[in-house]
Amino acid sequence: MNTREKVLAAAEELFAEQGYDATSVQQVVARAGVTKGALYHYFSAKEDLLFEIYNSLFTEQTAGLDRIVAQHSDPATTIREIIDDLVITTAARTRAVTVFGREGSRLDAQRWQTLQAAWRRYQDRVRKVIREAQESGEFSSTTSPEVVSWAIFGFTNDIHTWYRPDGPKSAAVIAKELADFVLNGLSKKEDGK
Amino acid sequence: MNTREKVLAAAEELFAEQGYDATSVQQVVARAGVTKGALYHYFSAKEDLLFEIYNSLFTEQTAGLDRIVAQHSDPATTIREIIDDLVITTAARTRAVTVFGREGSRLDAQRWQTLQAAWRRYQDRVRKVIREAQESGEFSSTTSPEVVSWAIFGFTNDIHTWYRPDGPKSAAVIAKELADFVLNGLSKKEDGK
DNA sequence: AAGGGCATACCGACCGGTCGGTATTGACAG
DNA sequence: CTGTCAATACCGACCGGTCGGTATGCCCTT
Repeated sequence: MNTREKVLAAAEELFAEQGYDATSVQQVVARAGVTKGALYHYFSAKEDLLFEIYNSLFTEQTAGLDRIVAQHSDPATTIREIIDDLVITTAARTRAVTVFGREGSRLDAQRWQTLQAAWRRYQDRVRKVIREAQESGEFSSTTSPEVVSWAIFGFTNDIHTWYRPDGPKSAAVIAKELADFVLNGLSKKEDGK
Repeated sequence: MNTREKVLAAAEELFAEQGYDATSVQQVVARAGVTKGALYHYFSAKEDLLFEIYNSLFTEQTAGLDRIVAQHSDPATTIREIIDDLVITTAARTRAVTVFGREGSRLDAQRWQTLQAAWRRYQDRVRKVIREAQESGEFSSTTSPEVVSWAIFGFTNDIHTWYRPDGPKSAAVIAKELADFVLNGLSKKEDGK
């Protein structure tokens, strides 16, 4: 682990524990075992740490969505794979999600808006998949794609508050349960009641 | 609006806009139109503001749950009413939810743990309702009460990021859509497929 | 005259960021 | 193989400024 990586890891831990503002650059360098000079050799501002921490996760998740959509599977499979990927990658990086969810808005306006826009695009793509599934006639249209997607994203955005890697359920199992629930929620009733 | 209320309102606005740490006590008193002396006359620390802001909402929501459970309605009705109440009260106080979700953990250990415990108790009561619904045989047990509840709470915890009072859908409509979705997700399929 | 309800001036701690300097490395000339 | 030199990586004392909180005292109501 080189200096840059040590700094980033220490920053992610401390930001998650105490918050961005409440963490001083001194604390970061102390935990990383480097000096302030070293930190400012690699980063031009404290804010850069915040950006780097989240950007890596978001890039990964976007790539996952690209991969899944490119397969052109049937709607149910696609939705299942999206939920799987989201839950698993989020559970693997809970600290980054904690930090960004809490303090993402403290980035400078430019970066914040860029990330916000990218995230909105991600959401829109998921909603499009849901809408197309409903329009195919195979699924119920009772619930709007917006509300369904908010249930999914709300779930994943909150994972960091309750998921523990050593808990009784693995991320994969949780993902399957959520996918079952969402697909059942979208399904039509056979008796049309 | 008396001094105390003006301070609390200003603090809620500023904390939601900029974050707790990033907001100085000076800014709070400036927006409230009072002085620092006045603020410290009513509150003994900045942290008290954070606590007061969230505590009022949480107390209200707990009272709502008490009321609903006391009615002993059938499971579907109870679940629907819980979701209704949660969505509507949360939508009405989005700023408080923003602030607390982001910075609740900055309270001193005592208060934080108290609120955390109270919130966990709230969640457990909701899960109990779901479990009883499943055990009655009327609903599917495919998805665990935990995952269902996390979908609900994830949804409500995230409302503040997208809900706008002047948006196309009222909180009541959103609540109905979510309740429909959750109840459908919990339902059994008639063909047993 | 007493005390609640403030106003104002101020304090010590701490913060993000800077800057002059040093240690280490590696390419290249002789 | 060795000496030179520049680039990279890092050090840590320091600075201007801000922050949460306090001390003191005035006013105005009762």
